[in-house]
Amino acid sequence: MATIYEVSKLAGVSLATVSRVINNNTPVREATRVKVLEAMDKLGYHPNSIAQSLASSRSNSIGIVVSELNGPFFGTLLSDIETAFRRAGKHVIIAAGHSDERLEKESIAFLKSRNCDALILHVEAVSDDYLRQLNESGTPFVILNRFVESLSDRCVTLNNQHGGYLATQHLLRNGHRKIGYISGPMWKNDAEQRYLGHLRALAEYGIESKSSLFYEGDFHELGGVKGVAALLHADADITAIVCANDEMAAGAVTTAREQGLRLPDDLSIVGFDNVNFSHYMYPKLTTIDYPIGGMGVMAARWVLKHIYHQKLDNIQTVFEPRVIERDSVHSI
Amino acid sequence: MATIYEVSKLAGVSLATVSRVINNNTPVREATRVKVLEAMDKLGYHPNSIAQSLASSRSNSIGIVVSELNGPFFGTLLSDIETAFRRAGKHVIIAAGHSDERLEKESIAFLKSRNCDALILHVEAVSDDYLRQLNESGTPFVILNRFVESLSDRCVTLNNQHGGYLATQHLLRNGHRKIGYISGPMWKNDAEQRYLGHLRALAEYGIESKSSLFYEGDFHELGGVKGVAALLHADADITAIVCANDEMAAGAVTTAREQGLRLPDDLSIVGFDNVNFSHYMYPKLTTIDYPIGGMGVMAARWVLKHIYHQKLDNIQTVFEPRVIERDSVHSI
DNA sequence: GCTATACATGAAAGCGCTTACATAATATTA
DNA sequence: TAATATTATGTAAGCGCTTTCATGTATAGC
Repeated sequence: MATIYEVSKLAGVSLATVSRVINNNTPVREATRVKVLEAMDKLGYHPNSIAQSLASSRSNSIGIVVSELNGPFFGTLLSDIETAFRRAGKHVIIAAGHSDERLEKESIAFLKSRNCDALILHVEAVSDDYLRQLNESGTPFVILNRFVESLSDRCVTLNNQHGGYLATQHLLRNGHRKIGYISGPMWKNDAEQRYLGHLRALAEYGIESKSSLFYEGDFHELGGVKGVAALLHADADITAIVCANDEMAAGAVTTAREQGLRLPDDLSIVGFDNVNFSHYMYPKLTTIDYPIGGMGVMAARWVLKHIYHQKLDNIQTVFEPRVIERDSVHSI
Repeated sequence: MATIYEVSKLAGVSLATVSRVINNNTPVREATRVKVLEAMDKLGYHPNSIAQSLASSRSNSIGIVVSELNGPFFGTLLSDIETAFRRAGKHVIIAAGHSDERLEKESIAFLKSRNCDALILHVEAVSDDYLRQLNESGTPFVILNRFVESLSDRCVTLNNQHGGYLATQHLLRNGHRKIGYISGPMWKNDAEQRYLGHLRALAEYGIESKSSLFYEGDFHELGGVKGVAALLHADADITAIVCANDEMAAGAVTTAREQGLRLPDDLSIVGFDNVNFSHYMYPKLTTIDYPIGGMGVMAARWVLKHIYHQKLDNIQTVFEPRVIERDSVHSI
């Protein structure tokens, strides 16, 4: 691999000049620039990014922590973030936190040790205090899908409560009154918010919430499976269920059908997230759209703007969900 | 951030000694080691990985190229690869090739410029010759899901042909004789192989293939949608269809149902890949298991063994598919 | 007790860049 | 044309480590 030194020799200029044409940050006479570019070309020279990083204390890498690497939700997120950074010549280093406090901290430590210029965090298990502390520690970061007091300018969030509200409102508008709710783990902020939205919609229609209509699931298929079983067992004349995410909705659909119910005629279901498989389901799932890709891109823009000083504006921090009407809700 | 120099001063030893205890590659007297460790601890020292890389010409990073970052297939792959490397203190840099020759080459160039110690490539559009040439260029790599002559020791592949064979054989054994085939793009090696397997199974049962029973799709939902329409139009008494991947199967299922067919009674369908949403489908999809996660891990092990000289054995390069029986095949 | 051997540590060069700062070349003005 | 302002280029000091080679110290052998 050719080095900058060889280029400088071949072009008959100094190291510094070559560096200047590489970085294009200091004026260089056109004739000189051409000489250098030709030399680089002839030698097939590519700057060594490690050496660049060491000298400039910029790694041009951004660390991402997500809960899981697989799963439709994070796939979309990562894909859009990667595209945004790649375009800017940056690269991402990805780590999985698995919604576990120890693993999330470990992931963050790992990324910091890799000298990331910034982090984008989708973490669920670490405390707000930990994040505030992290903020003091030097490495800048953006938080996805979570609002932390005093770090609000670096939080890119979905209005989860409104999403929960919309899901239930949609059912209400379609005439349902006995509505079950399968929640995510209530210690997760988004799960709590979505449920709160559900309650608000109920309240607006003057319906009181009953504990027999609530089931706390796990955001995974199994939660939907168990949730439907429990809900139907407790109250057989439920006409609709809102599931706090699409994975649970998938489990719910399967189980409800196995129990002999026709969907959506006997039971309407609405999901949350609008992950890519939700329209492979039968019936196609009515759900709440979570613009996760757009939110990832916005996090990337925040980094590009604040860390790499690109002149970007329109940094949006709160995103709004909306109903995606498909076939899993029956009007009564 | 504390540097190695400060640690050495606090511990009262030289830089070199600190480096030795960090890397644990040269004997250091126990008492000295303890002193150094204590100093590191007191300063909250973490080695600067960039400087380590520059000095040792090892970046401890592995580049991965996959076709897409989203999608169930690659999610599983990436997740398992990341876990394997993370455990070894390495990190992965991920780029998407989008099955496009230019983008694939660009991704590879990008990763090489990032000084990756090795690459794991799931590329479809670049030629075998390009890969052979790349092999000369210095950066070692492993190829996933593709067999390249003369690079065979670095190819981790699925026996795609056998998979195609199994899919069709399964249908044949269940009494089907009129079997449609929705293929992936035939220029992709795996698509071709799967189809060859299909033909072999047919031949074993003395059935001749008819062009009206073949449709070349795109490996995406749309291919399944159009494929079913075309196949059913050309030959209404087809009783079963094999789809060369699960995404197309999802499209096929939806479309068949929209055309009024009952599944699996009127039409049996088998997929390929066994991606995670295949059992959210209705009916739950019978498919061919593609052990993609295991293959990713094996690629990681190859790198760990050959590049980082871990003593590992059992590097398996050819994986075997198997039938996952679920509910989308009807016996006649 | 003295030399030979193994083992532990230190000194210093260098990995390939960036970037103050100094200097040289050129343009501007009086 | 000389003095001054501008712009282009060079010099050299790091960035924080690893690693070779040299040196020093403890142990063994005689």
